[in-house]
Amino acid sequence: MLDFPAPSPTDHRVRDPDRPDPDRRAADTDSPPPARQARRGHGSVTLRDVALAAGVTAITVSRYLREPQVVAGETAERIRLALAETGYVPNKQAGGLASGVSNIVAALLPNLANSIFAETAQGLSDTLQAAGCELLITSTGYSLEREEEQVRALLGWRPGGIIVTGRRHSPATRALLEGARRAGTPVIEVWDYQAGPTRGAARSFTQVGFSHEVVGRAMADHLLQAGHRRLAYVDSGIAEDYRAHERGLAFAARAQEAGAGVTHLAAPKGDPFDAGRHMLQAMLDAPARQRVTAAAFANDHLACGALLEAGAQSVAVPKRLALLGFGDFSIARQLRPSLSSVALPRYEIGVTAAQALLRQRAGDDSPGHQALPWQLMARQSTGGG
Amino acid sequence: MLDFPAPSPTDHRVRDPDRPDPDRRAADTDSPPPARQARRGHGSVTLRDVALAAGVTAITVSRYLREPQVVAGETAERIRLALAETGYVPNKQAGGLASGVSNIVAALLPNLANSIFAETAQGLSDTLQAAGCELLITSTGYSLEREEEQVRALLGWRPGGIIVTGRRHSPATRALLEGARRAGTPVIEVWDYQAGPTRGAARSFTQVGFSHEVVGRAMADHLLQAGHRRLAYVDSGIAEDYRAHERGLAFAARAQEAGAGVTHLAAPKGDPFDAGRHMLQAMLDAPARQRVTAAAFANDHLACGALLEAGAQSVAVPKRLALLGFGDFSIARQLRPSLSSVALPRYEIGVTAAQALLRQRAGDDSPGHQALPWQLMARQSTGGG
DNA sequence: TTGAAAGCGCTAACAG
DNA sequence: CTGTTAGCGCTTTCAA
Repeated sequence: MLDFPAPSPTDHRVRDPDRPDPDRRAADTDSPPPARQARRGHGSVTLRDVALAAGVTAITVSRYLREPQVVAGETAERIRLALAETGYVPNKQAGGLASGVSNIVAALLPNLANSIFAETAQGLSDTLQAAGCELLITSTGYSLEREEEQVRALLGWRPGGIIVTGRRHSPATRALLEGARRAGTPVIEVWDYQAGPTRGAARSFTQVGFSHEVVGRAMADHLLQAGHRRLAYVDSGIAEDYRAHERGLAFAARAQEAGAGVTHLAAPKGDPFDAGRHMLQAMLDAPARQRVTAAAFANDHLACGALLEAGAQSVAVPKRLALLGFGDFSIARQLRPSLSSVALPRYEIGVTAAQALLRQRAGDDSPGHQALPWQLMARQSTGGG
Repeated sequence: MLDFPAPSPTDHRVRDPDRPDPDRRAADTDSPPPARQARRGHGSVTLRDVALAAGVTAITVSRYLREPQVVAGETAERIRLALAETGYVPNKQAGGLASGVSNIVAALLPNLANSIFAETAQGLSDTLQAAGCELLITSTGYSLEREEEQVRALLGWRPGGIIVTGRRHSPATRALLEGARRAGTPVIEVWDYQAGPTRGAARSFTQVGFSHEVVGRAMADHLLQAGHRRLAYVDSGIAEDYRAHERGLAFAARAQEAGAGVTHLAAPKGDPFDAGRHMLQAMLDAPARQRVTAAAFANDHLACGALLEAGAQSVAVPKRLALLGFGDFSIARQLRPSLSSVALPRYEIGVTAAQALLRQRAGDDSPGHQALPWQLMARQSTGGG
């Protein structure tokens, strides 16, 4: 970080000739003035510079910036001018250090490129920016170790709030987050909505999302209601995506409750469309007694791959095989047959989490958990629409 | 921002009983001790607390944290213990203020949800995180006014580098960025690679991207080489996306050079697949003498919409109408006919920009411009693959 | 309505 | 190898 000079058109820097001279200060004491090299500023325009140009002191400029109505009209006018003249940009590090308040919000998401989390990031960004907050964002790659490391680093900025993904964290992460929350920093968990990390435990932090267990069951229900008795759940290739696994487990549990057969498959890594194509092939190639009539997928890309491959191989969808996605990406309703899927509040999770955070920052200490609505979109690939 | 207590399991806060008492300090002078209320800390564990627990002074702990090899083995051991005991988390605001160096990198992108910029964000994040930097990200919504506002706000954090999108900025933004750069802060422009904002002008900041003019011409060339003489360019619905417009202008210029006819169309706002479908319809409905035989699109979503609508209406692609996208989203090669498109270094732009920034931060003051490779993927929709 | 003094938590500079 | 001193640029507290 280097400081920068005034960006004003005329670019005449206002330097303070009165800046206290450390040697002179030292002379106030009884000891002889040591010939120390004074530390100089980092070169940027400071409040003092503006104050000097306006003929007031720094604190008055500071006040004008924070509560303009307290400053007298004529003084305010001079400060306004000085501000423009010097091109002052307030140093937020100094401000945060002095006041103990920062407008930085830290967000940890598994991935920024994935359209699911990208839209959440957009929702966070839109809402926080409107409230004058800045977004410090990291991607954990679904790793709890990286999450821990990043939480630790981000806390160094003393953020005004923290947003993490999901309810599962390492013990150390949990301790750090709990410490932060005890000290009054809002902590929000997004993309999940369920009692604590272990079944039955209470919620630790504010949750904004939905229950993957409930969605998983609903996905099974949808296929069961269409009369299917031999189901498959195709999990994503990401081993650490516990939410996809939870949906799969709930899906299987519901199917078994209903006396239907369930196969659990795991998609290979790599391009998810290709993985979906591959999984369709695998289901077609399965021995007759393992053959399924309906498959649910961990995401729409996998499901679309399967749908396209089915088209290429003239496998009748949903007649021979019904397909159900998750995420309702915009491609889902464009294909023929159209893909049934679960529409998610991707963007809304970001907006709602940011709002909850801002509310808590403003002093509201209600838990603020929010179960957000999702919707199973029944389309042609499962015999609907 | 509120500070947080030690997150150590035992959570025994180490508070400094020796913390200098301001009243006692005042007593050193000749004036009578004023009964001022001392300002208290913000409640977090500080370097002093750790130092006290380790039986050293703050500066030694600070040194241990920054250059451990300078500290004696036995002292280091005690500090290590004290660090763990207190659960110290360094205050980066204080550190940045004191040292004038910050590991924050600010990035301004038009949009975080758009898969193009989302992947760039991921590239930035991956590379900067590996280098110990933090990413402060904002979305401008393609607005130069918002960009200006955000640059101003972000500079308040005295970032170690700034990444902006494109080479067009408001004059005030430009002045701010130039001030920052003069002071040694790297400024990188991504997603463009062209001489200055006005034709012929020199580049102002380091550019990492590609020339949209060259790509636009290449898109026209591809269609011309396939024998098309009546072309269309379908621009995006985003009025402020000057890069899409530049591609369109270059596309038209190249077509006209070759004596071919060109129509410029603008897609409506809203779902880009639907917009693409709508534009296909518009082209089919055009009067015979305006009928085109090939269309290039501002992005793959528009092109896919058109491709799917063509399929639905049994319009032969590429026989009756060739279609060419931009972006090479993964769906492009999945559809039948597969969509020709321009593959872009979406992720690489982020990685390369971050590397350039880190290099400049480390003192390399070469311009560091980087033209990144793109590739026209000739597939079935234009008679290839 | 404005100012003086002190301090936020840390690091640079120098001394030992 | 460790400590002392001063100061980064701002805000809080109190006084006028």
